[in-house]
Amino acid sequence: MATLKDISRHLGLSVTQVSRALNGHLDVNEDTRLRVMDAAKALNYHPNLSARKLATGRSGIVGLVMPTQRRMEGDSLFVQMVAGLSARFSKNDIRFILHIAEETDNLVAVHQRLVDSGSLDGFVVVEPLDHDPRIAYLKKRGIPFVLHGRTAETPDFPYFDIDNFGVGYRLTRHLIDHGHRKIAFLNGEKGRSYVTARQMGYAQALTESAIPIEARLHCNGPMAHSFGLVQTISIMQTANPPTAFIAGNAWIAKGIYAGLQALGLRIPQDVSVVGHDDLLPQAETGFMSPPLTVTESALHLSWTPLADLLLGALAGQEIETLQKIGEVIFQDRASVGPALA
Amino acid sequence: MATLKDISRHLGLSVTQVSRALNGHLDVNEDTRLRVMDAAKALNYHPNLSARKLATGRSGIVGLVMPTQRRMEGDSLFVQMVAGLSARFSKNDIRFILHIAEETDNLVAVHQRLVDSGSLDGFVVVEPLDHDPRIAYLKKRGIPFVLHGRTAETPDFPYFDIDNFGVGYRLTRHLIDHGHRKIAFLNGEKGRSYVTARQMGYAQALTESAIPIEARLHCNGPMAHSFGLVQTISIMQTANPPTAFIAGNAWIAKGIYAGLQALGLRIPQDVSVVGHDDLLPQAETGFMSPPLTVTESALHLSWTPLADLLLGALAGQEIETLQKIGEVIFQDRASVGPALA
DNA sequence: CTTAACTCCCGAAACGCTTCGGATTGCTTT
DNA sequence: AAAGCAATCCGAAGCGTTTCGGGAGTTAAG
Repeated sequence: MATLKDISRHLGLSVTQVSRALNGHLDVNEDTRLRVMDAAKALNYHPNLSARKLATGRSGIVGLVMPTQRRMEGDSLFVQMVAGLSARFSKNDIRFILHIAEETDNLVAVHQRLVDSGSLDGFVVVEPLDHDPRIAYLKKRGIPFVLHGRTAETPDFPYFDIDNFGVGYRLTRHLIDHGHRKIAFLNGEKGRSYVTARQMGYAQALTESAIPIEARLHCNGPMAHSFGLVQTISIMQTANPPTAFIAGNAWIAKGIYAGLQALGLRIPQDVSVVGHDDLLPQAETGFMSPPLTVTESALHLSWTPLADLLLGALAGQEIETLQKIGEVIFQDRASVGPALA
Repeated sequence: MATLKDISRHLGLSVTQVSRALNGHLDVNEDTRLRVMDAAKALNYHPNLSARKLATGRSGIVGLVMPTQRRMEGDSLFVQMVAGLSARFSKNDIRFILHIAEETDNLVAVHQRLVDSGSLDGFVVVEPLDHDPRIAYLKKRGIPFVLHGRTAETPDFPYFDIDNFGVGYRLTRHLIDHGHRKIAFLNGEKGRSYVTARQMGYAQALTESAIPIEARLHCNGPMAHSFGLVQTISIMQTANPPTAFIAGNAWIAKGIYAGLQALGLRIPQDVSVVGHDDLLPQAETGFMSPPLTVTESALHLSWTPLADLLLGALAGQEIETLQKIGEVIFQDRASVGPALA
């Protein structure tokens, strides 16, 4: 492989000047810069990232570490996320690597190893928990990162999120406005910060209307069709069944639809349903029957801002400019009716 | 971060000796080795991979580059593969990175950039094509890699594969033995080397029994339920429909089952079906009705050997020891009957 | 007692890059 | 004519690691 030295020899310049030319410094003649560029191309020069890292302390690589887990439906979502992030970073000549951690691994330790060995400049961290140790660690070490979501703590770091409290609140409010008082919420995995935030919005709306919060009506579980189906059936067969459901996402909503259908219940005549729609591929809530009333926010539009925010953090921009909230809109469709007596 | 120099100062040793102690060289006193080890742990020392790469030329990182593409069903398979490879490599202190290439990217160029920038020592390459330019490139540059599959050319490089010719041959032979002469083959994507190999096995079996090969009976397409369904229906409605089907994998087989059912045809009374089963999760061919007769080979068992072979290649082992064939067994079940007149 | 062979250790160079602190040239100011 | 300045350039040091070629000191062989 061609090195700076090769180019310098070939051109009768110093290594220093070649380096500066290539990196766009201003104390190099426009003419020689061109010659250097040409030579670099001709000799098929590519900077050695390890050497650069050693000299500058920056590797030009950012990463994402994911725990392995069986998810199935979530997998294609995951692949899209990785693809989206990767595409954005590579546009900025930053390499993006995905590290799959084994389930037994301590996630913090994995990040630590990655940083200590000097391989990574920054991280994208996704699916934050309520009190996430990864965030605590990265903050303590002063390592740049961007979070997809927010934690319960006041965020003093870059993040991209949507108003999940608002999602829970609006969905619940909408049902209350239609007269529902027994509202079940099939939420996501317990501990995830967006799940908690939605639950709080739900609780707030209920409290505002002086509706007692019943623990049995709020369930945590995987964002999957099967969870929606099973919970719907089991909860509808209790003594005092709900008159409405809130679904954490489109898959759960479909499970709820399937469950209600199996029980011979009609939507919205017998039971109302609303949910949050991430606009996942192959899960159009508008084509469900009846079309689902949802809060809507395109998950696939978050990868680009997420990458940009990390890039900004690496460039040392102000924290305040690195915190973004994605838009959520309310789609009133046909899955909500008045509550039965 | 602690460096070798820190340890050496702390212990009154030379950097050289510390390095040698840590790397298990033999000209270092057992006692001092222990002291070095302890100090390293105490100071939380982690070797800087960039520096090591610069000195040794090896980065300790291998990679896999995947083109983005919509696959959906294939996604969870993909995630499993990445997880499997990653787990194996990290056991050997080799980092594994996944690079997602944009569709517009030239795959060879991506590999090239990765090597030229000195970031990767070797590659896993999957889904080889009949004449794969990636392989040509890596061979030319002498870069270690391992292939999942084989190309048409005589392989003089490490690979892990199954006997795909045999898969095509045995499945076809089995149907012929039951009197079938018009056998449709819903194979995978055209150009993939395993697809081609299976097609050749199919052709060979037909030729041996003096059965003419009809192009209309062999279809290429994605390994998906929808492909099986659509092709089955369309091919069964032609003038001279087949009496038996071969499915490229379990998803296609399920599509075939669905198609035949929709047409009111019974398996195996009216039409026989066989297929290849990769033992994908959630696609148990033994629980289909009727249970599908298959050649069977666990795809999930290939990630470990694949990783091991690349590790071997990096360690400079002989090519001959780095070529492995996975086992395929024949499961005779209930989806094949005699051909109708 | 000399020589050889071990055992354990170290200095220095090298990998490819960036960057600090000058050095050189030719012009413009006073 | 001396001093100042801008425009270009370069040498050398340093990032953290490995490794080559030796160099003591100790022990065994002659």
